[in-house]
Amino acid sequence: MLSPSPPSDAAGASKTKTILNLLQGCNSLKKLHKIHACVIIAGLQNHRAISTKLLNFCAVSVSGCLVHAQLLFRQIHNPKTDDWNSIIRGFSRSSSPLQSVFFYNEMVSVAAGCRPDTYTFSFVLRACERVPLAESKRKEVHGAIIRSGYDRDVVVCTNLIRSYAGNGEIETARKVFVEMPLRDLLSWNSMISCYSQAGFHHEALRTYDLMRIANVGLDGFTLVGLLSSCAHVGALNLGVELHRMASEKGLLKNVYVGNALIDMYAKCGNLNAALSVFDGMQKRDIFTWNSMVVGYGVHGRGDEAIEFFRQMLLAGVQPNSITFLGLLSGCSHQGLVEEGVKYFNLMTSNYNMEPGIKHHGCLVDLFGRAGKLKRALEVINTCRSQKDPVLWRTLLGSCKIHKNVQIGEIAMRNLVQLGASNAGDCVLLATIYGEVNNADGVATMRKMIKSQGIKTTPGWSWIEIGDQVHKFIVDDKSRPDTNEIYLKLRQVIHEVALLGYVEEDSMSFTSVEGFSDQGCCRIGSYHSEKLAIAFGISRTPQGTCLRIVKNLRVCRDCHSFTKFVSKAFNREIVVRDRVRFHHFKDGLCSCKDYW
DNA sequence: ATAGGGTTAG
Repeated sequence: MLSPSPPSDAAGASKTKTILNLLQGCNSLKKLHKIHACVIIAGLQNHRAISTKLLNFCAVSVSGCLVHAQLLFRQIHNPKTDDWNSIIRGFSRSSSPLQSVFFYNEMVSVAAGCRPDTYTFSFVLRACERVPLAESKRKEVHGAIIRSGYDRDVVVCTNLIRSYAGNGEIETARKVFVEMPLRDLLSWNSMISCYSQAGFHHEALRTYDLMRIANVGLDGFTLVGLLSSCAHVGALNLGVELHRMASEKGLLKNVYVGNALIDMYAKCGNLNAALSVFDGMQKRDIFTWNSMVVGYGVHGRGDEAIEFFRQMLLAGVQPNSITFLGLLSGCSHQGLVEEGVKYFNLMTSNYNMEPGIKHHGCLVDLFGRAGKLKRALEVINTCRSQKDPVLWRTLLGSCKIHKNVQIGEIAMRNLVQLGASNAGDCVLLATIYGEVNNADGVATMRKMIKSQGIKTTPGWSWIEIGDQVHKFIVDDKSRPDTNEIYLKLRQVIHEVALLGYVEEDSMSFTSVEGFSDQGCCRIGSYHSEKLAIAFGISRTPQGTCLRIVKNLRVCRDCHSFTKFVSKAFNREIVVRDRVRFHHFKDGLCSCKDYW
């Protein structure tokens, strides 16, 4: 099909030039409509450069319009790669990315005389990233990329990495990364942030080691991904090093970097450093404030979390649901019951926010921790998400703190009814029974555990020594220096025993084989944090603070052990468990034995 | 002419 040829006289050429200039300076849809009208009046709608430019503007510009773009596209006879790219790109970031994939399909199957280029692939990959269940399409596009030789293109590969990683195929993403012939700063950054976002924090940090060897430098994006991973694994030493580099490179005024630093310091247990970064920030956004509120909250410093909340409002920043989670957890850990209730109610009354399941969980915890178990029960019974096992489990935990058999049994019954009871719940209730010397109850729980089969979350702890993070599991024997660590641990136990530490045996009823969930132990077994502490003491100079991250809650025996160690060895020990921080010093813990 | 990247909770 032949398109009518554009006017070729001098007047026509001048009109064409004028319209192209107008398009160049076009910055709104309204102006675009005017220009489009001029194009039609001048009979230039089939002029190649003009129609391509018009289409591109409509499809890609912020003030464009995809419906309009689609109409323009359909008017183009025999569209070229540029035109396809515009329409594929436009839809790839729209609310209907699937359209983008459809246009790509059409392009490769029916379009004559033009082929996808590196841009086309980048756009369609972006679209695939946002279309659910697009795995096979992504694979197909990947195949086409390889066949056309564009698997050597650094941008296309970076898009592939993001597209795979964003849909859980982190291993394939890694493979693309490793096999691409050239990696620039952006590809390294993408790989690191993909790992970090997917929860592969050690891999993220390891990638940074390789990045240093590759000598590509780093920027704010690198730092943000790495700091987030440092925060998750508690790698404070590396975090401090990254802080130093940020300041050297003048990146501290970057609000993303500042926010990531605050979060890293707070999650590594160093609130003073978090505060000093906060104070030095020129610009603060919702992330900045939330990081402070949540940071103080999880450390059990509710009144300071509240103070940050007040300052945040004064600074004119609107709180969001995360802000309230921080406030509520702070109130809960500090026993500020009425304040907590006040902020919970404030969500709906002042901010028109519907409290989510997590907020209800905080409220249950707030009452339960404070011993107001009936009110906690009421919360669950009156909230719409009473089918959620997490709420009942929270209540059961509170019953353990307050040795309340009656409500503990109610919580357990509900967990069983929901088909959600697990070994950890049985241990919690068994502990309560054990503490009130109810042997029958303990026996029942033991039977239940046996009949259900035990599914436990294996416990692990991380400790950072120098620039390395070391991981330990229960009774870990996997390391080459295992003998040395166990020897040290026995020495440490001996020393703290002299100060009065007694290994807890009140939990002997949990001596079911394989039992380790929720920190309840087999007799003669060593929890991961004990191993990590012994390792830390043997590998760091006198007086160095030990920082440990644990995936489960600290058990009572380990909690008591750590208190004694902090005194006997004159060490500050910061343990971040699944729920909160414990700062051990001089034989005492910041949680006041209340967790 | 048109491309690829970031933080909080869970």
